Amino acid sequence: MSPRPKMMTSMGTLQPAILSIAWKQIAESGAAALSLRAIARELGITAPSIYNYFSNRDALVTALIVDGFSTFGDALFAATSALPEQDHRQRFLAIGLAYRNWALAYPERYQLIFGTPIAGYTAPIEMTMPAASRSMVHLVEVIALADQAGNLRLKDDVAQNAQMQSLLEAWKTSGAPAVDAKVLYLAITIWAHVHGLVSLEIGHQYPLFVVQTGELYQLEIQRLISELFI
Amino acid sequence: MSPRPKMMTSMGTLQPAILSIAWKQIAESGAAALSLRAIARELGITAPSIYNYFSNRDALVTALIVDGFSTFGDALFAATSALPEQDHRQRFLAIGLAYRNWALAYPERYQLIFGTPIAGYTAPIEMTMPAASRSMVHLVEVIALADQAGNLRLKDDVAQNAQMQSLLEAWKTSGAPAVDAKVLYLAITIWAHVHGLVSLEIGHQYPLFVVQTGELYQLEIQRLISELFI
DNA sequence: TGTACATCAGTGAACGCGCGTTCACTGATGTAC
DNA sequence: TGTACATCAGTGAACGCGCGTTCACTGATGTAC
Repeated sequence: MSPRPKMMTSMGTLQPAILSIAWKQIAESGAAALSLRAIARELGITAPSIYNYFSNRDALVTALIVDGFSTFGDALFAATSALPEQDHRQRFLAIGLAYRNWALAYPERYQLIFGTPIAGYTAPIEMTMPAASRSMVHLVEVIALADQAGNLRLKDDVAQNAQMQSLLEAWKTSGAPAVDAKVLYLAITIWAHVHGLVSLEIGHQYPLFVVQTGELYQLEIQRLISELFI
Repeated sequence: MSPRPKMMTSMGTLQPAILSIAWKQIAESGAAALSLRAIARELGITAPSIYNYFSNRDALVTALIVDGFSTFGDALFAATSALPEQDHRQRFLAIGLAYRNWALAYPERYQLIFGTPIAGYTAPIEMTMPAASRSMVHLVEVIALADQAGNLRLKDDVAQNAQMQSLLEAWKTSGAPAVDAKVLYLAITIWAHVHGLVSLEIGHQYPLFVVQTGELYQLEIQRLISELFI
């Protein structure tokens, strides 16, 4: 019961190195090909040694997912941190562009956290959910602030729908900060919209003649803004 | 040079059976786990026998992708075939709902053709492009018809953008039927929007509190319709 | 109608490969006295 | 300061596995004459 004093080892842990090489190999060969032996090889250690840091392959994948969500959330927060709180349009635009920029910079991470799940692996939601929520919470915040300032163009027919009410109930009981139902609804559908644009682009699934993907995206975000804000 | 008479074998070919078991196994274990040996096992033949029908694993994957696109395209066409050509809203709604229904009915096919690509495999576009184009062409047609009938709500600022002009040029040179630039733009962005909603749903990536996904989707399609049509 | 032949789908053995995971171990490092 | 001991990250051999692909083959079927 009494806590024993911890051993301090002067050698650094290999855990960050394992994660970083894992990201590198995922970028090269895709998430499904992730291999403990390949990571160990590139790290210059033997494969069983990895078991000192992760109890098995799934635990490594989970750590990668949490890491991915967390980096992604950081990028979205960073995008708005320097912007005035009252400029809702600019903050929304910044988040939108940061979303795509991050996905283009780290397509393999984006696909690991938002793409087709790895076969035979299911993420333990109690581990991934908190990190996953962060980015959504940020978008919700920006929209909620705009709503409080009276800057949102509201669609009453949508706001009074039964679906919206149940959304709101579920959100409240999940312990998240109180927010208007339409804000939640907007956040989710905007997120899905943006995810569609981005995932088609990084999956190279746009029709071949769509070449200026960056401008297409920016145009769509601008369109979202003029629909959304007064 | 002179064509030799073809041998007629009374035995049917195993090719459809191979594809159908492949789909079944992809549904169970994911596309990345697709294995010639596992297919042969379930079919009750030996693995090398599959090489009589597909020159290697990649050829089978390509055939699956083409098959997937083709079934998907069929479903979209079927959804509107019985609807009056003039009822653009109804036709649009039907395509939208059919899109999600197909994806929910065959999530593994949807993920194979639109999801994260299989590691180490790149589809030969000369084989997959024609099938992939069909569904897009159908959506373009519905929007183009509505446009010709003067039923589209136009955003002139969007229609005159430089991006739109280059889109149009590329589309024309690809040999597709002539169509207005804004029709193309709308088709692509609507597709991306819908893809985002659907892929989040079948990937189980909606936040936990989104429960009535069907109603959420229908609401979004309705919202698209009222934005799009006069 | 009967026989010799060509076709070709499916067989079974074998290949080399990389994988996750286990196990007993070693050897450097820090700790207790 | 010196010695005996505990810790524990990393080792190396081994396991059983399923995979894609090759190869020479066999045996049923249809064809030519």
